[in-house]
Amino acid sequence: MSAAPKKAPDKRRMILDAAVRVFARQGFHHCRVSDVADEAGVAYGLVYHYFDSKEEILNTLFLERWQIMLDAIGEIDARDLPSRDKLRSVAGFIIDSYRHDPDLMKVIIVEVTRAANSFGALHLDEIRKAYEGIARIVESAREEGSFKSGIPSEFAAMCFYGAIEQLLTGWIFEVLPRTDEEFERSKDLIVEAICGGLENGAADQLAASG
Amino acid sequence: MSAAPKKAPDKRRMILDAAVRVFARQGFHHCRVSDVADEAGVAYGLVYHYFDSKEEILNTLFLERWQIMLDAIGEIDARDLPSRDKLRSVAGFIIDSYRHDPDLMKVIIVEVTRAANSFGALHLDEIRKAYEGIARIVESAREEGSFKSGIPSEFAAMCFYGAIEQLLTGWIFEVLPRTDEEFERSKDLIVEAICGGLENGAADQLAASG
DNA sequence: CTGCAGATTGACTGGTCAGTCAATCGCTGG
DNA sequence: CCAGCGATTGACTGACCAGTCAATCTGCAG
Repeated sequence: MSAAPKKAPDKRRMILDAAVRVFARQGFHHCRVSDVADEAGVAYGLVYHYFDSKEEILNTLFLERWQIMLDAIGEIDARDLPSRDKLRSVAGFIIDSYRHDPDLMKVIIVEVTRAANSFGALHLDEIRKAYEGIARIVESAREEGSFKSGIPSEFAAMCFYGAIEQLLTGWIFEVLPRTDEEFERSKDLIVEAICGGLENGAADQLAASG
Repeated sequence: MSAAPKKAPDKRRMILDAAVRVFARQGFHHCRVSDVADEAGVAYGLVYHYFDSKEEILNTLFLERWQIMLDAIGEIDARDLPSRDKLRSVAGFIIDSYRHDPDLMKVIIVEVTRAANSFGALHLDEIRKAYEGIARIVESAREEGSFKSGIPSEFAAMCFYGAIEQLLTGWIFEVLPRTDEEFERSKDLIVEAICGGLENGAADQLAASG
């Protein structure tokens, strides 16, 4: 599927980078291939020299970035850390990914992850791998007894991932403030909310009412 | 905007019901207006007699159902119940909505809620109202001291809603089993996971390791 | 200098559909 | 029985755009 030719990897990259900007700005369905070509400063036809279809551009962007995230999750799981810290690292990685390249993350979340129906099963499998990576972290926490045994690890992973995706979605659609403080604070809040729960323990509850 | 005429409300309803089935099966973007007309057993042009555009059909379906959910959340909040039970009722209502009419919920989640970019700000406001309803439940729990004060209620609501949406998404795309037992079990699990947290308290932890 | 191969160009084609509209239907009240 | 009006029909139009392709360019190897 359109392997990168020996020379001139520049133009291919320029097209991908332009596509990120255009997809983020106009949405995948509401932009023309010519918009991407114009943004890249390249002739229309060249896009089809490097990619088989508009959709392949999106697939490429998604797979490239998603693999980085899957690798990061695996690497974090391999560290010798308490489970809560591992989850905090995963949340931190994803949030930093958004902070570092909001357009790319917007495209991945909005056009792929949250639009899984449009592109069918191809991406569902990839997305599931992220669940599984998180579930593996939860699973070892359950085995060592620090996490509840009553909540299946796949279910827990789903809650964790769902909360993060919702958070990113809030930033993407500007219903949540996007400041460095918020990004940092959210890393802790999400872990505290999901791992620690919303409820007070009995002791805290007394303290709060006293 | 195309108010229902005095007589013959049947056909209008038939078109809406057909649209649910077609949108769920083929996706909003990948179906033709003629598909909806055919499914409804109605001439193409009649669709435009009752609706201004394809998109208005989707808007109508969404707003109709979303309002029911907003009302339910408000009604649940007004009950005299512990906060956890209120959240359990909200989760139960949403999950039962899916169980009762999976096609409609699929359309709402996949084509509207998870595709907020395509349709712009109109629906973002409606979606935010659901957050706010949930946040109000959390807020009173914080005030009475049963929920942590360190997690803002809007943030908590986002986690809760995100987890539920992820759960529905799993059912919609058939990555999670759809049985009555699973539906019931999930109502409890989601509340236990989000309110109680994934971590064991110290006592449970001892019990688990012993 | 020549010729090949891959890079680059952009005009063009083919197919798709949302939305329009003029014609017909069928009820209802006079 | 007729006139009038909303309901209903479906052929048609206009716009849009993904993807094709033949022509041109560029750089390098022989």
